[in-house]
Amino acid sequence: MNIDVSERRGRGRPRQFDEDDVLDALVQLFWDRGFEAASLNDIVAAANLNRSSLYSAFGSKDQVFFAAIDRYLADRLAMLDEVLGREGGLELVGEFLGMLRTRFTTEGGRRGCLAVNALTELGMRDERVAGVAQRYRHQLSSGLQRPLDWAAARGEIDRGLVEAYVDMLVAFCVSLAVAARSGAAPAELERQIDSMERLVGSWRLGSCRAESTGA
Amino acid sequence: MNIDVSERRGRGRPRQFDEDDVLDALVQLFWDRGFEAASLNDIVAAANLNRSSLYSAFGSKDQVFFAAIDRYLADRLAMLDEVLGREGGLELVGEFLGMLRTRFTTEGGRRGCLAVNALTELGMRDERVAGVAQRYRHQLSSGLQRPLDWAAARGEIDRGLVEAYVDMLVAFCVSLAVAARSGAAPAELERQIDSMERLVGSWRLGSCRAESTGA
DNA sequence: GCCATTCTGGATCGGTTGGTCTGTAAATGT
DNA sequence: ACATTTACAGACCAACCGATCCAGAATGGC
Repeated sequence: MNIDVSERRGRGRPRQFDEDDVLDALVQLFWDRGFEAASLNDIVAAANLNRSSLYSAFGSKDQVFFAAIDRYLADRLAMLDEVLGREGGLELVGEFLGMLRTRFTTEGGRRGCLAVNALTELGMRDERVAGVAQRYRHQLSSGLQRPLDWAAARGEIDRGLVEAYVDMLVAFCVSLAVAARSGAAPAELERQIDSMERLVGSWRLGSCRAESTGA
Repeated sequence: MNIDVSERRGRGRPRQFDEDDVLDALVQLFWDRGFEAASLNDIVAAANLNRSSLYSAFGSKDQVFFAAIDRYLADRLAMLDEVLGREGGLELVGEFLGMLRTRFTTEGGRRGCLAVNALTELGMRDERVAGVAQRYRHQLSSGLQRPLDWAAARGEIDRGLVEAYVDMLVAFCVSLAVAARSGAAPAELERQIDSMERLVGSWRLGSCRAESTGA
C-alpha cells in the first residue's frame, strides 16, 4: 500500500534534502519545545526547508510531528539494543541505569524524553499517541525483560517477580524523564538513579537482603 | 507584602465570583487541555467570567495557570493525607495503591495528573515549574515515607531501603499518570498497579520471597 | 442621594498561527 | 533540445492568539 520513499520517483526534479536529516533536526526542535510551542516558522527554520516543500513531503504539522516521533523511537531502540542486546543478567540492567545517568545528567538531559513529553501533551487529543505509548513501552520492557529472564533462569532473582521488575524499571525511566525536564538538579536525578540501583541490587536472591540492613 | 484576598476591599462593587470556584473550574480545564491548548476564550468560558475580571484578578494567563496548579496541589495533598495521614505500615501503602487504582481507571482518569502534565509541557520554558515539581515530589514522598518508616521500625521491611522504596513509589505514580493520559487501556493500568502491589508485598522481610517463587 | 470605587461586558489591538497558492527554477525521460 | 514533471521560494490568507482599553453598571461609604 505504501510507496517506498527511497525509491526513484520517476522523472521530475529530485529532492534537494534528505528526509532523515530533516527529521533529525525536527526531533531536536520538538524535543525542546514540544508540539504546540513549535510554530511552523520554527519548524521551517529548523528543517532549513520551505513551507511548501515541508507540506508536500509530510502533509501537515501533525504528520511532521509523528514522523519525528517515529524517528525518535527508532533511534532510542537502536541505543537500547546497544546496551541490552547482549547476553547477560542484572549487570546489563546496571549498565542500562548507567546509560540513563549519563543521558539525563549531561547536556541536553533537561529535555527529558520526546515520547513521554508527547504522551502528556497530546494524549487527550490525538489517538495516535496511544500507539506511540505502546511502542515506547514495548521497546523498553522487552529490552529489559531479556536480561531479567536470563537472571531468573540462573536463579539469581525471583522468577515470579520479573514482570513486576520490568514494569518498575519502565516506570522509573518515565519518571526520570519527567523529573529531568521539570528542572530537577542533577544531584537529585543521580540520587534517584542511586535508589533504583540499590533496589536492583536487592533483587538478588540468597542474600536475604542482609547486606543492606545498615545501622 | 501581599494583601489577603479574603479581606474586605473597602468600598466599590464587590466581586461577583468566588475565586476558589473559578480556580476549581480552571483546574479542570487545564487538566484536560494543558496550558497552551487552553485558549483565553476557553478559560473565560470555563471560569464563567469575562476577560477583564479574569485579568484584574490574576494578571496573565501564566499566573492563572500557576494559581490553578497551586490549588490542584493543595487538593491532592488533602486527599493524600486522608489515606496516609493515619498510623500504619505497609497496609497504608496498599490503600494508597488502591486509591490510585480507582483514580486512574474510573472516569476522568485519562487526564492523568495536572502537575505531571505541566511539568513536561512547561518544564523547559518556565522556572516556576521546578518549584511545582519539588512540591509535588515532597508531598508524595513525605506522605509515603511515614508508613514505610513505621514498617521499618517494626522490622517488617529493610530500613536501609526505605528511601529507595519511597522513590520507587513516587516514580510509579508519575509513570502511571503518564500512562493513563496517553490512552492506556484500563486493564493495562490495572496490570501495572498489580505489579506494584506484588512488589510492595515482596518488601516484607522474613519470608525471603520464598512464597512467590512459583514454577 | 451622591460620589468614589470597583467590577463587568465587549470591542479592539497588533502579532502570530497553521495552511494554501502561484509563479519559477531545476532535473528528468525521450 | 524539448516537453514534462517535480521541487522550491515566498507572498498571502482567514482565524485565532494573549492582552488592553473604555464605557457603563453596580455597590459601599458618607
